[in-house]
Amino acid sequence: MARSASPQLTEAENRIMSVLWDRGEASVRDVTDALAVEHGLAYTTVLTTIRIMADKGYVGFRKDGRAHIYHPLLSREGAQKQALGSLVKSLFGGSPQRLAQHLIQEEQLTLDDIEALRAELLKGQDGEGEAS
Amino acid sequence: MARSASPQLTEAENRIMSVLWDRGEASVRDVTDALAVEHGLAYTTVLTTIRIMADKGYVGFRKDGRAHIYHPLLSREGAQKQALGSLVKSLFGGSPQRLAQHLIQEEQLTLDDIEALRAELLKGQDGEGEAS
DNA sequence: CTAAAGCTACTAATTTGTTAGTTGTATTCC
DNA sequence: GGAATACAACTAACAAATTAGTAGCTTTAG
Repeated sequence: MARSASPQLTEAENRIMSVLWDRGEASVRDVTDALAVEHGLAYTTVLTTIRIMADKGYVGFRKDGRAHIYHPLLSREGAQKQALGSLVKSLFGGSPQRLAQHLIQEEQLTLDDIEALRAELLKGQDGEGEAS
Repeated sequence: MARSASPQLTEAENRIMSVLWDRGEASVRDVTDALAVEHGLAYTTVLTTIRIMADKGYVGFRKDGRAHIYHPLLSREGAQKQALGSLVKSLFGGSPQRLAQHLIQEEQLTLDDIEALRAELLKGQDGEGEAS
């Protein structure tokens, strides 16, 4: 027996999705060029990966002449939620609070950041709690 | 060319590390039994995985009679930091603030949580900024 | 002392991910 | 219309992860 498929975006998939999220849609050529700076992958490599992603339902495409123009079917927010959820589950005992605490202890969030988040949360509550 | 080794803890590795983190140290039998409830893996499966982890330097062991008693060489905090860092980098544009914002939008952090974190941060600052 | 039990080491099979080459087809340029 | 170009499809190859079986050694129980 071997492992079963993971629902997580892989590293290579993530790179490609990021381009699609930024641009809305892109051809294989576009993606290859966009990733060339940091990674320098072959056109066929990107093509293969993106076709697998289409099989998985992560991306869709439309035909534009001979080229396929791909677009994300999974939102950035959805991917963030998915990845964050599984991280919280596996490493933080399912507690988002513990994750936030960790961020602060690592000094990646300052008091100012917290104040800003708090202010925004308060502002958001005013408009929603009373209306509707 | 194929992919190169990932520095990330894998799912199976995570499961085993969690047991070691909880107990401090454990034999293969201990780990197998601890994971039996949720996963039901064979003894040899756990053994193989943990030996690979020893090769990677994630765990060490001492001999106790015929058995090896394993202990973590990577701290839970270190693994959390590593995983969180790469997640922030790949999905949140390197911004921990954006991650925190996401947590709040997903309603996984409440105003009370934020207040608590803020209070703790303020308390911590009092004892550190002035002394030393 | 012999047999059973338990442990590690070695081996193996399968899946997934990652990278990239070759082939075939269609379009465009002259 | 023929050659060059560009694209997708198919194929390949290998590393890594995951699961588990077999063999061999050591210790302990009768």
